[in-house]
Amino acid sequence: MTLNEISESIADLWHPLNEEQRAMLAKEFTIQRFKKNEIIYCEGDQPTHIMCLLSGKVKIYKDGVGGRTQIIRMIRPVEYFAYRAYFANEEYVTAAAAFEPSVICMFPMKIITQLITENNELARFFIRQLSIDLGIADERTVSLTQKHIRGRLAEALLFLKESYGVEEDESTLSIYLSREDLANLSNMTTSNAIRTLSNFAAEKLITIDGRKIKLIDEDRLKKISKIG
Amino acid sequence: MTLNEISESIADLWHPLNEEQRAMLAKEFTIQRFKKNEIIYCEGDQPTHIMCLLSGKVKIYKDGVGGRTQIIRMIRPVEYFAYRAYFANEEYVTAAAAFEPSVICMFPMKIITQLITENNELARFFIRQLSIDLGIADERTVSLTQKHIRGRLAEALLFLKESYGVEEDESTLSIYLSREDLANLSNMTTSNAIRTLSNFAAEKLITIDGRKIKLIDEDRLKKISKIG
DNA sequence: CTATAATTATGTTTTAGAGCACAAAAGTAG
DNA sequence: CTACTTTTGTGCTCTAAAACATAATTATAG
Repeated sequence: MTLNEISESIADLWHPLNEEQRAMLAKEFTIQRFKKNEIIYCEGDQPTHIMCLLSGKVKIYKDGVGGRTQIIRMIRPVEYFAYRAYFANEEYVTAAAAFEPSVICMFPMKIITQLITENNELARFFIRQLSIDLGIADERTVSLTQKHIRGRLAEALLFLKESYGVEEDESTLSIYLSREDLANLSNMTTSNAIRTLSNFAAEKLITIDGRKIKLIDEDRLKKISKIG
Repeated sequence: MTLNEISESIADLWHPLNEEQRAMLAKEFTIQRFKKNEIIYCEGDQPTHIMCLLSGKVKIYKDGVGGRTQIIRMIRPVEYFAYRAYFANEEYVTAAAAFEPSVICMFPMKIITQLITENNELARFFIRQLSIDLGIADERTVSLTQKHIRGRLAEALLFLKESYGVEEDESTLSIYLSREDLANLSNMTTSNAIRTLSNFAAEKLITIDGRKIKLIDEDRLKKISKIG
């Protein structure tokens, strides 16, 4: 795979650049494949590359006290990630792992920072992206701390539809998560995720078939998410 | 007050600029004073200005479900705030209010974005700042959701010392918060903040005299914060 | 100075959600 | 196919923290 072949995919990064800058980037990228559940980077690692998810699904998470894990955000194609720590001059404070087989394009942050210095549009791309993510983080903090279990799970289900879409039937979530991941996403224990999911099914808000989740009554889910 | 007189204070913004750019900024700034507890901006407002806290103390907060409020972050002199939403092309998702009488310098975001386009160092300042804040937000999400009350309160107390420092005695926190604000900062009810604070005092970790809080055994507070 | 409101303090009750135990089902490996 | 591990499902118990009640204290306003 050449960078030209994927230039459509990495448009946010690629588009602002001039010929010379593109050539520079083209020399330095690598493509890496990750298996299901494979770890991409760990908390404490030194960041060196910005990553662009070309295909697959990736979770950014953080292990907290008492063995509990919180999924901080999720990445879909074609999104950039893993660059924050480098910009902040820190080690990674989160870890990343692939939910499913994923293909990731990596560019050395050294090159990226150089390109940012030369290219203002690129700088503005990162300012915008970081600003959006910070807003999401702020919203999420309040949701996770204040909403009740049902509200948090409803929010997570709606978020998954929003982020990864649905299958041809227009209602089955395209992402198949374990109950544990669903719990880690919505800040609850696995048993509560299982229980609440069953309740939702009993209330005909969703149907469940193993890891396949179909959203039936989205309006009511939205209401549950909203009132917390 | 002229912008030249405060140029030391607003160094992060001021320093990267050339003469022409400084002149441009100098024409457009305003200074505003806020009383104790006065609201600076509200959730849903349209952002128009970046703000720089010259003196005082400011809280960024968010009202969630059921009348509960979460303090998202706190601003000390000389920090910039209120710019994220503009960069993300959103309305404010948070609100801001002054803890104590505060002086704030405001620059139109229109000018700032123009300066960013012209001046790469300024762009990099915002990239760095947003990256740092996003990291803090990620850490905070996990602390607030996973740590127990004691851990969260200990963390908040240590954070207040870190951020606003102590008085001449080297141990009294320089910021005097109501129990309610302390609760909103550490995601608990006011009565639990009061109770836990009393417990800490009984355990000789701190002493309390009204709103004056003295950290006595910081090591143990750190341990409590760490283990959650 | 007095009246009223807001804040702080403490005790008691209630409950949401964690924790644990165990069984059934579904994957996975040999 | 069989053995073993992981995941899912359900019931029960327990506890951290919210919710409520009521004083006592401290601000604030008139």
